[in-house]
Amino acid sequence: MPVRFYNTMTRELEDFTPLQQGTVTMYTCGPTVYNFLHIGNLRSFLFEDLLHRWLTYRGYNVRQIMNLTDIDDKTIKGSQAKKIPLAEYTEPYKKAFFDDLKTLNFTPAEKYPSATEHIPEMVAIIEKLIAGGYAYETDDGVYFKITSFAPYGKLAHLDRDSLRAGASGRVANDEYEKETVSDFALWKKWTPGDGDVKWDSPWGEGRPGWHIECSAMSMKYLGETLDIHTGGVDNMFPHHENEIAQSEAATGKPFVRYWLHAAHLVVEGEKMAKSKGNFYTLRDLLEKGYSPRSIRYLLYTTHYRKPLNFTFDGIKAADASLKRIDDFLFTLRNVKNSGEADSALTALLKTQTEKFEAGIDEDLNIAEGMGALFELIRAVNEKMESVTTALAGEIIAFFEKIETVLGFLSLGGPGELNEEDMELIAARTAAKKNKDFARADEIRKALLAKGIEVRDTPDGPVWKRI
RNA sequence: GGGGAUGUAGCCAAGUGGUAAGGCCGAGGCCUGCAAAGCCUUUAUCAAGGGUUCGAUUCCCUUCAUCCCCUCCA
Repeated sequence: MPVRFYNTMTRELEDFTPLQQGTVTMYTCGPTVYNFLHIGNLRSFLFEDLLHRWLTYRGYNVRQIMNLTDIDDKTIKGSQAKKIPLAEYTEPYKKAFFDDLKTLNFTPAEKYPSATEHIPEMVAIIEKLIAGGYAYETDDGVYFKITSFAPYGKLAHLDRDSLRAGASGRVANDEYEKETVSDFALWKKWTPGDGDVKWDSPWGEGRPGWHIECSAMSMKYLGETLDIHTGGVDNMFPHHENEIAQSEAATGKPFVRYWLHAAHLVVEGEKMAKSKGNFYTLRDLLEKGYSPRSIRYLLYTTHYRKPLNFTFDGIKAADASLKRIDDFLFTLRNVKNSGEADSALTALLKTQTEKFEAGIDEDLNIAEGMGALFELIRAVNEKMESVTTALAGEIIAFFEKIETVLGFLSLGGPGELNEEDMELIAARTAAKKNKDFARADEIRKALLAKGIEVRDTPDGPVWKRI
């Protein structure tokens, strides 16, 4: 079964094959570093993490580039408000971004290039566009002329003529001197409002437009045609549409082969917005005491093209689900049965593995994969007394394998118990044998206070750290 | 005004032209000295109204609700 993805460009599920056999080039629109990551960002980035991990699981060498947008209106505004240089302003947010990725156990991309470090590459593309008649210079900048690029609108399925300037109410119509309202800025000439933020260019001092950075950096690191380009649905238009226009106009080659976009999330059924007080960064959630793995589980296991309803009950449910998996693995590790393996369970492990893989192969349907996983857990729990150490080992190996995809399991062994605690457990076992249950419970309580939970099984007591 | 998406049990969430996975929570039961873990039982006619069909939750139309986009918001 091939891996299939829903390609935004064609609006269809397509079999995935990379341009170069065995290697996937993947560009993901990264954060604008003017704030900490919020759960909406995380949802998108986690979808990309799943994509990366799944392609790796399927044997591809994944070359992922994720950019950092460190030059735009928001970063400039932020740095000016604090009266510090742009780089000084964005630096802490860049660092926080990497910390957050680590906290949520992201697989690292190959590189995280910053826009400000690629100005010459952007200028080179703009020069090419002007030379090709795709762009023009005005008093305040250089613009891409969308009427020069016939396919404009093909990704977002927008009709050029029906674009309504300012329809979103977010941007003033007459802010710039453009021939057509839909033309977009490749280069913005310096104005006093930009302060110290400026670079030299053939058009005088100024700064790049937003979209050009992604074209420049993706081409520099991954080539002129990418296998996969991802982002949030909001990026479809104008950002990705503009990337296509400027990239394909500059190179004459297809820019991207598969476009994948993640849906947004809502919080408790409502749009997340600062004004509604339901706007959460990862840091906010950690401060509230939620664990990174629960957050990862919750955001990760809903299909990426479906709006996700983020709720606090949902995090608690995620936590409980993880505990079920943890306990399952814990029980397996304590299996002592060295007899013959139950062939039905061995067969089930195979079928559920296939079901798990088939689910995710189909446009990253991880919810289906998780369903297969829980079905396996239930079936094995049901017959746990007939599970042999060999089968337990196989199942644990399977979980270790899929952890490369999931990234939220807890696979570490229980660790060691110190002598004192081992003696306490032995003393409790002795007390139980003497029917001194009060003493036994007392010891268990004492161990629990140290974070050690003792469970009685037919094979004697087992313990785990909680 | 235009374009796109979603609406499945208390909550989260898969899926299918032939009466609906999985997880969480709740209730009852089994097991256990107790507990934990686990197992079993139990909860849905798939937003609403039409249409196509032998048969639709699954296809089509309309309505309603929510979300996204229409130049710099993941």
